[in-house]
Amino acid sequence: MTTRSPVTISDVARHAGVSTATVSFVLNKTKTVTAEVRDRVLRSTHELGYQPSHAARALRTGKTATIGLIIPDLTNPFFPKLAQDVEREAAALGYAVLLADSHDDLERQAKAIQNMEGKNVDMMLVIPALGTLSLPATAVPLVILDRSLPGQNHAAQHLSVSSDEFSGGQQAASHLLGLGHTTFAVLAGPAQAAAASDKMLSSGGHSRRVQGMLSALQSAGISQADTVLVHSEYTAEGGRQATQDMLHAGQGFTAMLATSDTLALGALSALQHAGKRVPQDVSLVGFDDIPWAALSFPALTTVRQQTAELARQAVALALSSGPASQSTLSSARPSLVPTRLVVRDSCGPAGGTP
Amino acid sequence: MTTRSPVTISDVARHAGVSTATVSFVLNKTKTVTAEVRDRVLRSTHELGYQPSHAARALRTGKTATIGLIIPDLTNPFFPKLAQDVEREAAALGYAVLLADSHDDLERQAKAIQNMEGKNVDMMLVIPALGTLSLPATAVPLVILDRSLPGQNHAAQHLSVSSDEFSGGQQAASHLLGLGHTTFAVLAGPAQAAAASDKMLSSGGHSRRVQGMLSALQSAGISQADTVLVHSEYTAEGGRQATQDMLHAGQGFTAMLATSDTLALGALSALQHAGKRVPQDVSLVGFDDIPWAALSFPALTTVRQQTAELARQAVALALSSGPASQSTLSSARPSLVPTRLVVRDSCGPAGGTP
DNA sequence: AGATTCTGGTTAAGCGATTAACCACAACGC
DNA sequence: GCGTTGTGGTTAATCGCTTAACCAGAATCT
Repeated sequence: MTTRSPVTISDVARHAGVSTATVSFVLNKTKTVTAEVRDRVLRSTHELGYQPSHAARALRTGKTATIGLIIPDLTNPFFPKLAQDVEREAAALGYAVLLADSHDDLERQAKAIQNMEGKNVDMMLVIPALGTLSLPATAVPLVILDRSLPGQNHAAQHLSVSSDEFSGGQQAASHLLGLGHTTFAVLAGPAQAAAASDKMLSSGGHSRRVQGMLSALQSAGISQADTVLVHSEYTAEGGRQATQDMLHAGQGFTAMLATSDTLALGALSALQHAGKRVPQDVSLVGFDDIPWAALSFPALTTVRQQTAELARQAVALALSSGPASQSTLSSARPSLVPTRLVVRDSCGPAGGTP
Repeated sequence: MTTRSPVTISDVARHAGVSTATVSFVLNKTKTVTAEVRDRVLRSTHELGYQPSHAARALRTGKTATIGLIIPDLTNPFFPKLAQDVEREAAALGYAVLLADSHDDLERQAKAIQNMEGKNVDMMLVIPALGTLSLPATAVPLVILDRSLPGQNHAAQHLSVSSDEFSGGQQAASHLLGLGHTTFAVLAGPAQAAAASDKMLSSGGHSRRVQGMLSALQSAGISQADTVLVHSEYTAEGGRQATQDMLHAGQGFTAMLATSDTLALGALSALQHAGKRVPQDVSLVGFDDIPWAALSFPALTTVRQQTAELARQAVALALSSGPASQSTLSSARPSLVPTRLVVRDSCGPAGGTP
């Protein structure tokens, strides 16, 4: 029936015997109109298969009902989950999602941001590429999602929402401590970018997740000598490699803390190839709770990030923060979403069952 | 420096002492201009931090430099991979990607298509939701990606590009046959939508992947009685459940063919929980070659889909198919991208090593 | 030399919506 | 009866570009 849509608002107006202004009013409910006229307009709308021109509307109003989402790597299974939740949330609110993958590359990320701002998105959600020190000021609200920027705490340029990673790290470590473990390996992911923000220095350059883990270990009186910490790429392959290296180096530990599930699953693979039994010989906990975590063998105990909640808060925050000055915004402090430990089968008591 | 961009083309024109038309000409290289003037314009452009208004341009030209991508489920790890490749390809050509997740729901899918057409995307790539019988005619080129529609062959309404799934299925089966296996289980994914297109009937209602597999088995003289076929959701959990059921039912088989890696990995989990060794007790081959396939234990032998090539062809096809009538297009036949068997560790000779 | 074509620019007409300003007419207050 | 206030609608300006139409002056042709 309706093949294309070269039908404009004035076609509708003519067909309904009113002015274009009236049509606009009824379509946007922006001014009262008699029921009789409204019906006539709506009927014409349907009969002609009218579809408002997005471009025209955008030009006139400056709004596009589109939100930009920049993701570091769609191949890392945590992000599609988050992207899905963002998209669902956005769709529910009538927004479309413009997606870019920065491939964890700063240049691509910068280009994507500029590109999206050029396309007039109403707001942007960006999960910063690794090594991002700061993001440019933008005309539209920009909220930093999931990953936090170094030194962001006392000089928040942008809004941000992420999981409470410090406490998540604590949860993971506490669980293993509770099982009686005393020797640990920490798979820390990539070493942070070289930049030495004061915040970074005071934390020894560790991510909040690692900080949380180490903090818990320290509180439990675990000596530094009894925990080995290695860096690697944020991929399963990286985790596998790093774990393999540790095993070959003859490191002794009965519990592993990984800062992501991908790392943990890589580690799992390495352990199994090396003949180690999980959890009998070594216990393992991950971070994120990606879909696969539940399906590995053994199923992975991990710290769940509530992606749906992250998504919800992120778009709500961006939405509420009008085009007005964001810096003026009182609640410029990062929102933290709690994490939750999900216990499955990859952890056992220290000194397992032979 | 450049905070926002309320700077329009006429600001630039004024600053450079020329008309807006001239500015437009140099920016789009659409008419020759003296070098001297061009430089002046470009300099003004930079000094003022001018950024063309996407909305205005879109309104005027009808093009948006945006491509719509509709995906059935970002949680299925094959799709993010494909999405990533599409995005990369699009970005390289100067296009942005508008993403929607249909959640394998026909209604959402329809809404997304309409929405995107309303937003004036220049073309759409859609991976149809399960159960899609046909897609609406659109004003813009629409290419069906990865999954094919039933009965599409002799009445192609839309362009399409997908892997050569039939031959991929053959590859998988042949590999196992070559190892001497004679009893098979086929994890077939969800049963196709009820609709009985002629094509479907003649194929026994099986997907092309399954058709390929069965065809190879039949050619090898494997009796129907020696192969069991089950349906399940297209998820790891579905695969796990289905496999568990088969084992409990006491089905005898030494080789499993899964129509996706997620299914295969689910099956792997079920096998391991049941105490079966892979590949000694049962051999397993997947389909897709998702990133995880290489990292399971044992690493999964699988049929690789060349997502980058799929993405490349899809956008090229959509791009080449002008707004001109698509049906007129001579090459309306689906493009098939070859698959490749990737041999890893999940298959062994029949009658394995005890 | 006069007619014709190039060349490098300008003017102005839209693209399809939104919305401020205006207006006719009815109802209302006193 | 006459300002005032409401109600429901129209007129026209505008958003920021692109591009057809036009034009002056220089070059080329015959």
